[in-house]
Amino acid sequence: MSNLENTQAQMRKGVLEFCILSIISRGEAYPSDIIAMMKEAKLMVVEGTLYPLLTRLKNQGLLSYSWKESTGGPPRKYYKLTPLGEQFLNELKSTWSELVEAVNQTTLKTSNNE
Amino acid sequence: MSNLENTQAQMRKGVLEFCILSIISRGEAYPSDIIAMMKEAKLMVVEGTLYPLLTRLKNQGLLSYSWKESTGGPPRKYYKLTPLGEQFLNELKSTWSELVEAVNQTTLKTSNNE
DNA sequence: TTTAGTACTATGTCTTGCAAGGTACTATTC
DNA sequence: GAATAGTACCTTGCAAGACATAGTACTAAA
Repeated sequence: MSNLENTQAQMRKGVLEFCILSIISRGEAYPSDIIAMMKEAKLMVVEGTLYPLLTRLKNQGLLSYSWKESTGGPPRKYYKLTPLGEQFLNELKSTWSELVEAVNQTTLKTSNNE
Repeated sequence: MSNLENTQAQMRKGVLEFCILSIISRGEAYPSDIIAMMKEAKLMVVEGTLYPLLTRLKNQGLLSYSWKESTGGPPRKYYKLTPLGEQFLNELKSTWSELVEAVNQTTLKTSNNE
């Protein structure tokens, strides 16, 4: 993996959890849904990343799930946010705004140090 | 460390390299300069993170440095971007714009999946 | 009863942020 | 000129997490 791809991947990682929580907040979703929506937003995520992440969020009490039958194939785990998860997501929204602000400050600011 | 703090830290990590390169692109800087400017932008970074990071970027050919005397205290390593580093930074700027776009797509989009 | 498709799970590796501890240089104070 | 304080740079070890890979289980069709 090149330096560039690596650094780009780092950036994506940082917002992964936030984006996944955001997607689930739009309505119950199961992993394949989430992968598809993330892909649509140009934020690739793979099974090996997503499943452990969902389990972690569930263990933190931010998500809950319920099994639902599917038409053909095994049943699916549909995830939704808990009240705690909603609150958590709101805080992340603020954090994201502040981060964008902070990054802009480092990138846009003209030189004033000499 | 709480879940929230942890996730917030994750977000910051993702843009660390980008911000540090941006700061250096504004003019030569040595580590304590960088720490101060990052702090000003609300992006805390500590020595144990910064030194290895700068060394890594230097080894990738994105940064170069020159020693300069200081008035009192040991000499300082002033870093600046190489031509390759400039190019790299430009690519990261695009990546950042696309990421902001992508995150907005997951957070702002209204539910359309039911 | 195979084969294919879908869905969930587990394991190992690699990168990287960060805490903690260390070295070296300069200036000041006694 | 020895001791102390301040500044700057460097290294080591640990922990978290993304991701590749491989595996299990359920359903439906051939």
